Amino acid sequence: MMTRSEPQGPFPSPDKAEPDAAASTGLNQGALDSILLFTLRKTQAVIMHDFISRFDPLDLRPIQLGALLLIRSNPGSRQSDIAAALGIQRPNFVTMMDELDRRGFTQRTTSNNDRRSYALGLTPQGEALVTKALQLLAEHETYVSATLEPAERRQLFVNLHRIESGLSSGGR
Amino acid sequence: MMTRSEPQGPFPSPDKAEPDAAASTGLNQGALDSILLFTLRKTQAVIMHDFISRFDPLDLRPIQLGALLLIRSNPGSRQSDIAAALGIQRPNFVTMMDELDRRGFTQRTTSNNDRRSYALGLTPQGEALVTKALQLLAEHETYVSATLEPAERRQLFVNLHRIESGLSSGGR
DNA sequence: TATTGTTATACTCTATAACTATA
DNA sequence: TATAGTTATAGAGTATAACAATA
Repeated sequence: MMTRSEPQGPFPSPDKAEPDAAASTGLNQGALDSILLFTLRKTQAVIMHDFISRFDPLDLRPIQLGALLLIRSNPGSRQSDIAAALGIQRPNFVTMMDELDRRGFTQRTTSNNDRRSYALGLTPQGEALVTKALQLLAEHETYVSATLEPAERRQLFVNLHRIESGLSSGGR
Repeated sequence: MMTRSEPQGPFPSPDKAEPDAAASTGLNQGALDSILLFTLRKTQAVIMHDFISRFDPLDLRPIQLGALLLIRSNPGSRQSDIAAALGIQRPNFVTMMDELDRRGFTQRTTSNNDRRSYALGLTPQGEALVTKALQLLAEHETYVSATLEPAERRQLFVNLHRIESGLSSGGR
């Protein structure tokens, strides 16, 4: 095994001039595919595409499912905390919560301790939706990782999380 | 070595309830970090942040550098081809080319074969900019991969490219 | 007919300032 | 004074339809 045409790039030399002739356009894309940001971007795009079409029946976008899962794992959290964990701005999360509320998946209970904030939670309908979503999600994850061995997939997560925690802690 | 608290997720079971208590918010983010799309999203965000700040002196956004690198590797290409390789729509690439042209980095030569299309190329100033950019890019790539061994970084690229080519070919 | 570049446009995503009510 | 939620708004990014020139 381990016999593919894998672009790898020496390391800090993101350049190449071989007639890679990849893609459908007949273009040499080699200039980009040893750059991490662009590789992540393209990979994310194809994964997103599968996600969107797979969750279309539930009318759930990725970020919405993210919110529901975080609320379920952290009942009673405040909007600010969920927004921060999702990596979006608080004002933008308000709109999202408005919709999730309107559709009956979440509820904002006024907190007793701090009456400025809400304690977020899932409604029974929200729980039911997440149950369905988790099934779709499992199928999605299996599908997008189909070309990876389980150990390779685990290694991928380890490497991605390592990059992320390495950069978000030490601020250059 | 290999002793970290690495979230890995069994596989198609992206669920967990341990008191992970990660991040600065004290929130259990475990619900998301075994989902590939969200992990890619967060990793991409921190890498993008470094990229943006590092290329600020050149006033170059990632997609613009991507265009310059593709044009350099594929001189004479048409706008449609570069746009497709970048994964953006042709109409949106027109605006981008307008700016790169205006700033003197690229030129659109009317093609002889097909007078509908342009043959794209870098100007000397464009070449000079790319030369500077490649230095910054090398520093950027080294910085964001600092937590990875060279072999781990290569493996990361292999896995990402494998996912992407696996999904973009077989259309579910 | 089909394709290249283009314009116009709309929709989403993202980011910031400023307000209110609480603390 | 500071913080949680909110409103308004502006800027990217992204997507589609339709047109003129050319094939």
